[in-house]
Amino acid sequence: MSLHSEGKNVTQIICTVDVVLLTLQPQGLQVALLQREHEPYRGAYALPGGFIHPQEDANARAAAMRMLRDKTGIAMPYLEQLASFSGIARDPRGWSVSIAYYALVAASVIQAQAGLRWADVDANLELPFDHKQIVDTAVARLRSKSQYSSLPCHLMEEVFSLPQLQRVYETLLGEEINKVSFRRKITEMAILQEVEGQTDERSAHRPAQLYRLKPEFRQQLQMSARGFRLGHDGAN
Amino acid sequence: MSLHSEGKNVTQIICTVDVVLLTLQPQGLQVALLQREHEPYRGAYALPGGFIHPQEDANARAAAMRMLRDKTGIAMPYLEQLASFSGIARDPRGWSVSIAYYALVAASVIQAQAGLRWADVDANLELPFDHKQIVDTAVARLRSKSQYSSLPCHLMEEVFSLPQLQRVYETLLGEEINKVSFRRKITEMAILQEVEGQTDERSAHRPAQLYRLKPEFRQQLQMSARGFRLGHDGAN
DNA sequence: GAAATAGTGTCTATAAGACAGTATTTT
DNA sequence: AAAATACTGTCTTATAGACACTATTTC
Repeated sequence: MSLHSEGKNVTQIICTVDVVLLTLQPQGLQVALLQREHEPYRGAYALPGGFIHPQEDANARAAAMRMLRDKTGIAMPYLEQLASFSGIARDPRGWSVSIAYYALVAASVIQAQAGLRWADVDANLELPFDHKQIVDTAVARLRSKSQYSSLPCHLMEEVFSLPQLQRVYETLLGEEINKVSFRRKITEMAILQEVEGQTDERSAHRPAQLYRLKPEFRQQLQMSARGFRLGHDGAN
Repeated sequence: MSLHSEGKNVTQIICTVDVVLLTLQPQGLQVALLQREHEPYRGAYALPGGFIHPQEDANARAAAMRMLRDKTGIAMPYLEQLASFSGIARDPRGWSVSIAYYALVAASVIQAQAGLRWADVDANLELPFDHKQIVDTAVARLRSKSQYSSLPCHLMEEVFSLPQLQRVYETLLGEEINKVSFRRKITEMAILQEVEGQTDERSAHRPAQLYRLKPEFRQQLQMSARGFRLGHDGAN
């Protein structure tokens, strides 16, 4: 049972990275799916992902960034490790590990591309491998972290208003938030800086102050002392 | 750039599982370290872990359970995936992935064993690979989840009192908790069931009611609506 | 000025914490 | 009874939410 004898007996393990790329559209939270070019499940839509390239990728995060860049053209998303999914059952080619990441981008970042489609995460998706489970895990993580952190800010455009941000939180949490409390908490978190200018929509009402995420929070999250949530449900 | 041509060019990736096994002793939170029997770092103390055995392990979680069982004799711990650590830099043998888990056990479960030692997690540990980072990540996760979940219950003995449980929470959070609030929250979470009997310590004061975790919470956590924490620090 | 949404001041409701009381044990 | 800790009742304080008011825009 020495390491060397083990090394020789070991069946090759398939090492992949998959990315759950999410964005928020008016109709709801959307996940990016790519049409597979190769077997297995050739032609089916699945998560952007692929083999780790040891010569090219310094680590799994770099591999995830590479796949996002090469397959969707997105270069600077909010990206965080989700979990790893592994075992003999998930890939017909054999025992495999997928280190899954989730990425958040503003709706404006996405652009039409052959073989890329966006699906509603609440639709009854039929995805190859265990990608449905990976998507569900990512969505649960996003919704859970929306209860107490600045994570939803990464779904916003570069510049946005507090009412827009509140609507994003409300969509993710599935419930309305008290306006005064919401603004108190955002202020306490001290994650935003005011921006001059106006929203481009010219509408018959007072325009909202615009903000951007402070640069130091572009990859790091801020936690709210007591969260945004109303309900008493557990999560994560 | 077909999958098949990639498959042939791929350098072997080392797939391992490491377990951060934690228990709470009077002197603080302790992590289990095993003396390595093989190179690299032979003789050094490191996290229990090893190669995934595709023929033996249905998935990485099963591999973690196997390693705990075989290397420490612990069969039924609370076990949860922590994160994966990967890259070219972490193992001198080459590009590697470690799917890390953390496990919690009661202090009574641990028993002396050759090559196994317990180290204080707050000591300045020098560990091989990136095991220090893995331990730190696990401890941060445990402390973070202690702010709002039933996770610390898994460090308790089978039967315990509320004052004992409160002391565990206080140790993990590093601050005192209001007794009335603590008991209110534990009651709200509805995770405990009363147990007949007394603590074995015969002392000159009223004995505490004993409880055990309800069976349905042996692997699943319960979240507290608003958490136990006092401070406003973020975490995780 | 009407309509619409942004933003704020303030009172109310709820949850957390302080504190002191009662309860139960051993010596 | 004294001492020690378990447990609980209740008042105070802190936080969240409701609601109404002011502010700013276009038509």
